[in-house]
Amino acid sequence: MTLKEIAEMAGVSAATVSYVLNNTAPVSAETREKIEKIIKETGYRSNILAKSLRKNETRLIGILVEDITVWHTALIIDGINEIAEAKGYNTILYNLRLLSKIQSQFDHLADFQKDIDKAMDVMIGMQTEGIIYVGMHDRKIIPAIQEMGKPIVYCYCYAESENSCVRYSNEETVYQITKILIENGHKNFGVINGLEGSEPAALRFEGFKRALAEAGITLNPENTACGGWKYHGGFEAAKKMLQKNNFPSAIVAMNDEMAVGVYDAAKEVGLRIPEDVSITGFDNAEIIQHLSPRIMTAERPLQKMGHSAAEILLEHINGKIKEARNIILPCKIIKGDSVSFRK
Amino acid sequence: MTLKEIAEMAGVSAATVSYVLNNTAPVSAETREKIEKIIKETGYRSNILAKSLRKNETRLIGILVEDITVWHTALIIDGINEIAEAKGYNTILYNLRLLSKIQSQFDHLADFQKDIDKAMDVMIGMQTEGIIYVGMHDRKIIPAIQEMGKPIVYCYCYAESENSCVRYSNEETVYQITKILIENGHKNFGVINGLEGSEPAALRFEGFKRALAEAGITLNPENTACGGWKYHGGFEAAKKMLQKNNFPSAIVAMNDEMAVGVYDAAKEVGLRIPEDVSITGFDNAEIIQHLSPRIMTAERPLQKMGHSAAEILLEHINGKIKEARNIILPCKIIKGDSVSFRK
DNA sequence: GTGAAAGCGCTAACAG
DNA sequence: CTGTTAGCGCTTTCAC
Repeated sequence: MTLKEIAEMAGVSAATVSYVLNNTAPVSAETREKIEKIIKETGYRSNILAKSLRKNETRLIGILVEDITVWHTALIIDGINEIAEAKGYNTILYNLRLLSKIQSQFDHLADFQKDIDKAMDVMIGMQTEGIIYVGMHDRKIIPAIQEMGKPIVYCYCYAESENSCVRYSNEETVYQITKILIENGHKNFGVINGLEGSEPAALRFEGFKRALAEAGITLNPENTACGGWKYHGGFEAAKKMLQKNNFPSAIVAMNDEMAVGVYDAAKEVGLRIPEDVSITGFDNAEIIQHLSPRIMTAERPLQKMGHSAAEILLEHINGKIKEARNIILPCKIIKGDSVSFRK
Repeated sequence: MTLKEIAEMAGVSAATVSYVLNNTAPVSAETREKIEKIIKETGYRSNILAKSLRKNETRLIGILVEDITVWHTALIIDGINEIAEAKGYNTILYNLRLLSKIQSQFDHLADFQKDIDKAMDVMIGMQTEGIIYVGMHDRKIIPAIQEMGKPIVYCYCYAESENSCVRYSNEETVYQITKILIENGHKNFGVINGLEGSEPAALRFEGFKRALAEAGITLNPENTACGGWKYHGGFEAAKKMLQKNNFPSAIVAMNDEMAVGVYDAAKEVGLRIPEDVSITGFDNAEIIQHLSPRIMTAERPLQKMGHSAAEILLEHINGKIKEARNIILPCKIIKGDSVSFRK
């Protein structure tokens, strides 16, 4: 069913049907009703491809995600969708599926570039008015996306300085958590870092050190360990720390998965949480939802990052902003019951 | 940059450029090279909108999801993407965002219909060749999607009998789990059901009863409870059962969240898992990844459901199958260490 | 108020 | 091997 056919059925010209459809010229009530009736009866829906082609405007934004199965991706997409829907934009999703490909393929880089090219064929070919790139890790993206004359916003990662990006605060969040521990009288700290070489791990550790430095507290090097983001890393590291006589009164784990390991280590060593040892995490992950006592952790503003990315992209598209924005959104601290007051 | 411009730069006709681009007619090596060089230099990408319009073929399939933030949705999308990518189809995602809307709005049905209509405007308007509808619960969808002359496949839900659908096996899976318990000598069962009125809950319970009936085991009505899919439901129900003198030797929880509640109840009552009581779950959810001992559970074949839905849709599109398919995929039983041998 | 006509970027006969 | 031409479904001057 095409606009032309509707016009024929109504005995009017295609132009008139278009006027009715888009309210783009005055039409007599009589013809309008006749046309609207036919449209309803036939279930006609205008061909967006043709319309976009003709108008040279698609109101389409592309969402290019590295891997949709990584937990945060879906929430960011949801946030983007919310803004796009509100502003009358449609979205097209391209899922690079990096996770499964990295596992199964050998020469990552060449294949990655090939996939990006394919994605860009679709994104540009579909005439998207801009692109949001959602990373699977928070890191610097190699500039695999060549310039395309259309705005691009990076989310949960960043790239060249000319591109806007939206991230969450690692440093400040751990700084705040650590400060809360200090305010509760803790002086003897243990810390379990994330994977070596990971940027968020480094940033989170920075925040931790800043809070300690500000309070003039020194860290016993024996009480700092790398848990590699994993449960067992947290478990083993905490066990070592907690078996000592002067075990730390508070252990800051840089994510929840490691923090659960710390919980189990404390139980195994026979220490109570939070009476004997206070524990904090990061992420507000599914895994801690029924941990007892509830752990102090931080929730990443994932949906909000989607909102922000979409809003900035639309402002770029509409020419409201020209220069790149670098947005760092705060996390929400969740207090829990895993921190005790000392002295 | 358009095909016509490329043609002008190369001093040939638009047709020739099209021939090169699509390998649709023999072109002399000389002109081909010249054109390819210009394409590479200019970074030209063909306008998919124009191409699709002209060819009356989009190779686009629509993915209509009720809510992308519901855990299983992303994995199903990923599965669909994998097949689509392999077969040279692009996908467009429409996220109804039902979850947040149901929470914040009053008259669900009217708004739901409005949203579906909007989604169909996009899906049909973009000339998708077929649609996969991904539910947020496994249930019968009210037929809000009017016929559109294009194939539609339901995934993680079902609709009218004329439509294909892809689901996973609830009944058979719990039957198998229960049978394993019976084979391990268990006779005194406790069961914690999901939400009342939920279809998967009913089906899972059916499977449980079938295994018991087959073995001639009767269920003590005191040992059957509804946990409403939630941790606390599982916890409270299990506590009651386990405090009795003749407490069940095995508790079948119909999902993992409730099973974690059962774990905690057993600990509180002072029973060991699996020596005193065996426990099973369902879903292989994130929440149980570090439970000790590892729980026997079942993993839903989410990515495979995506594969299957995409494959069936493409067969419908290509006319290979005409009648509706009703696919029930098996779950994978994960043995764990939460079941002991009795007698 | 309404219609005729041109054209968005591309492909596909058909000629040559 | 290459070009001419028509047209996919729609919008938009510009007339009337």
